[in-house]
Amino acid sequence: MNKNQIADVLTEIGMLLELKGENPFKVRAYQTGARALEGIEDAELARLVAAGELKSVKGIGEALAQKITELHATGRLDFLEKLKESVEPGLVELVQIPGLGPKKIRALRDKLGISSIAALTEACNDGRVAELDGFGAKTQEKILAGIKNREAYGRRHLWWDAWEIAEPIVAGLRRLPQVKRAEAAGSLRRGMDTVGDLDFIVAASEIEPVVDWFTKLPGVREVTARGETKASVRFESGLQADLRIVPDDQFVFALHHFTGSKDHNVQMRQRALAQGLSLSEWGLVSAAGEGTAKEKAERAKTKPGISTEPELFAALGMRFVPPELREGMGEIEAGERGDFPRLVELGDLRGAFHNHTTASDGRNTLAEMTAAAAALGWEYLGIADHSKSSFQANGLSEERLLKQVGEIQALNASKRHAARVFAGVECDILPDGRLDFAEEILAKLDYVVASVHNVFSQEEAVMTARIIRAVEHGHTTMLGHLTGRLLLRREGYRVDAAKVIDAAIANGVIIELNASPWRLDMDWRLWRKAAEKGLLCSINPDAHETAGLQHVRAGINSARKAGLTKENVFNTRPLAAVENYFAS
DNA sequence: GCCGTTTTCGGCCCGACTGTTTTCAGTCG
Repeated sequence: MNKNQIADVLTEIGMLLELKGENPFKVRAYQTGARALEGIEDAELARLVAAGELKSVKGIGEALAQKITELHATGRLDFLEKLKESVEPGLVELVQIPGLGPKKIRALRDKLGISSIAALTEACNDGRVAELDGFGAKTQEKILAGIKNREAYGRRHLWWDAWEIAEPIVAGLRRLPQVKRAEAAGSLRRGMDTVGDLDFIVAASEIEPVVDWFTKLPGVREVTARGETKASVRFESGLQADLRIVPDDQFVFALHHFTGSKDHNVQMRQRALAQGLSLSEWGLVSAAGEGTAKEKAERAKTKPGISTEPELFAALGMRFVPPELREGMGEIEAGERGDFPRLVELGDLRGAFHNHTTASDGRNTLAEMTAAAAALGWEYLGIADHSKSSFQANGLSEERLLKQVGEIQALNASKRHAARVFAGVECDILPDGRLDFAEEILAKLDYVVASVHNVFSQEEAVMTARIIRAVEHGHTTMLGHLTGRLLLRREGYRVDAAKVIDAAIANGVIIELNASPWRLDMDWRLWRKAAEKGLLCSINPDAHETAGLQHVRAGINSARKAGLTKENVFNTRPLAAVENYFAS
């Protein structure tokens, strides 16, 4: 196991001990142990383990050193297995309900014998929860609302999670000898921020072997359907996936149909009808004559010469509409005029800002993050660790921030990595709109990301004024996550986005498109108009570990859905241009 | 469970908010 995987295990142990009501300081020891581990590099960890010197790391003592050594060597830990057995699995689920922490969960467990969401729902409905000491009617209501939200949200999945499952499946399908073409369709292909289920469209010469392969994928919990041309499975994560197998000459129509969106398809069919044609998942045929679209398509054996999506759109007198734009929000008209700009692509990015290191709450060191950025072929990497008020995230004091600036300068001077590092900060916007650091500190940085991290419950007008004040601060380079939302988990704080966008443009401040798969904030629906007005975007991964840098891919999806071009996105600029921008 | 120019026990990280209370515990970031 590597250091981050081991740190995950220690964190899990901490959580389980907390649920058991263990000494809170013991719980914390596991959390600090995890943090300490993240602060060293993998090669160093291997050396310390081999030399038996783990205890020399502050925060790691006898007990943790032994556990880390076992995990490093074998990838498993007896202690954890036994601990898991001693905690009812249902309790772990309860932690995910907002408002429920270890103490309340233990009270529910000890006094009402509740150890599952089902039992908790029942107890809330009976009013038994409100009668407990320390609980009340409002708590009970909040718990019920939390459970409901969880159910509603539970039907969808983050784009990133769905993509990580779908990507190897598409690759695997393409490798099968019977498969001619394979694509993932649906909201995944459209790059939506959340995805309901997966749709795979396959053109294949034979059906059985493909369905067999699909239904036996690792992680499949159950096969929910298995027919002549279609199979459905549900994965362990709850994600459902449909496989549709069609003859090769129908592939493009099926792909287009199942990519959607529904609104896009309705408009496309209307457009076809206006030209005397009928478009369906089966083909594009003359609208005249008897029978269903499928029957007509079979009779006509599909319009010849259409085997790709660009050809399909061309047959309707349009330019190819990129999947991300197919939301029925004006792309049909735009495709008709043929005036699509070239949308920004992953390969256009030359670096990224807003990344964390072990100096605050990141899990990889400055050197590791820089090496990872260079490995991605990036020209530069912006470091923006938390500021002092974000105590929970180990925010940097003035001294620690300036020390980091020195380390960054030294790293750049050493030319150890191909990527140039910019010294920044993710500076808290205080409740009154002031920034967390004084001007003379901020002046020593290359750039400043200003973000809200506390007092989320302010009235919209107060929050809007607070953020605008930060935007008007002379040292603010860009605004972090505009609404603070966490997809499928939490609504953002209330803020008048239009006013903030206008203020950002007026003050020459960039707004970030936070590319963390949980955030994708500011939302793509707001970006289109904002960019037209002249707002500059930075696609920021908000990476807390080296792997997190890759999240820019999710940000690119949102940027493309918004119709953004390379010119709209700051971090497509070459190094020299970025240096100039920060210098001016 | 960790740590110690407090050395083998007694401390160990902040601040706001909420809902429960009548002075505070639990949760969250």
